[in-house]
Amino acid sequence: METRILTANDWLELALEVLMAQGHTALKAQPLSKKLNVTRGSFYHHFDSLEEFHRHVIAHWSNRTSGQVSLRAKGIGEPLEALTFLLQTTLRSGGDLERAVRSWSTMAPIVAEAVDKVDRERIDIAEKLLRDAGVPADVAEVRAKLLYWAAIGRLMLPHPQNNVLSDAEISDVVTLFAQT
Amino acid sequence: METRILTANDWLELALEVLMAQGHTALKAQPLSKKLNVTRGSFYHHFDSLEEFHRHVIAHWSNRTSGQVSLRAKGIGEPLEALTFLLQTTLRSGGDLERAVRSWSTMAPIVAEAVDKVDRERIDIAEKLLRDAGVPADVAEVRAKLLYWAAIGRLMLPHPQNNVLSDAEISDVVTLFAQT
DNA sequence: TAAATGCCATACACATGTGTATGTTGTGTA
DNA sequence: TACACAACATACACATGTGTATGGCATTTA
Repeated sequence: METRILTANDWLELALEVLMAQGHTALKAQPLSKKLNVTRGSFYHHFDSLEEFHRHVIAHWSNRTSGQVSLRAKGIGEPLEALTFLLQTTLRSGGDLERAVRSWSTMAPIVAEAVDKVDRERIDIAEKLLRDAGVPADVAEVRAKLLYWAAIGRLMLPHPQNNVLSDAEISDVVTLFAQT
Repeated sequence: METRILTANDWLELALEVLMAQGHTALKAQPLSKKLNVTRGSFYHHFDSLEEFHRHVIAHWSNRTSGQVSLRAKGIGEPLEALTFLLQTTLRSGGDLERAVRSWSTMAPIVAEAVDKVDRERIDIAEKLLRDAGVPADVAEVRAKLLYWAAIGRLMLPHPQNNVLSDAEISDVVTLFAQT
């Protein structure tokens, strides 16, 4: 039949798209069902409740987010080059999903937990890169935090696209932060 | 009579408290009315609709937020001391209201406008302080943005209180950013 | 091929929210 | 003191959402 059969994963994939485009308030059974051209019967077949669904959604996000950064940094020998590369990608993307999840986290403790975990992970990566570049451990910790906070803070601006740093500017920042 | 009479401003004051404590999704006529021990009749007497109310709320926030930073920086002669002072206060506060408004801004264009305006204002202040400290104009612009983004980004963490910089650390940051 | 099971539709009971129309009460003001 | 008006109550129509109970219909599975 051409009428596809849905799996729980299909709902989660849709959830991430909707989350990105319309925020967490749009993660409701009724509207999502319409987007998939089914009734809520399908939703409540795959998930016991909205709350349980939300838990799955955030877990889904964690899974495909966790490890992403370190994966992109692999294959670059020089720590400063790796750091520059990470900044280039994170200080330029729109980050709609990241913004939506972080916004959601301010109202849902479960989401906050997941975000916190991802945060620590990424800060650790930046910190390690700075240490590998010769920055003393204690200083590297503060600078890594600052860099990461800045990346996140930029994404939380109303128009991140209007605040994109050039290659030269990013290079200057890296040089400044890599100072001993 | 002991039954106080409400003004539109009373509703707006409550709105900011509720916004801070429960986020923008709690800014609805029915729940707010209960908190003031009146019916929605009062709400719709002071405001035409929810949307109009929201516009007033964000305007209210703008009014008491705009100029706050520059006001706190007044009276400090040395630019670097002023910058340090600003960082000490902003890099330590919980910032519940700031976080709530910024979270709200991701879903409401009117709010995004107001936030954007405040952002520009505060970045300009930091930039000016850096220039006054001897940092070249073009570099000062990027560094001011980075500092501000970091301040905002930290507030958007799940637990900002767990990420407070010490006096020494802030001092180091200022020294680093004030470099020529 | 009979039975179980996965996927979904339908229908109902309930909750919470918005607007609007209209009534009520107190308080200045002419 | 009669009236106008501000502040609020009440009641209604409507919309949108959650859960749950039940049944239909394919597709494995025994």
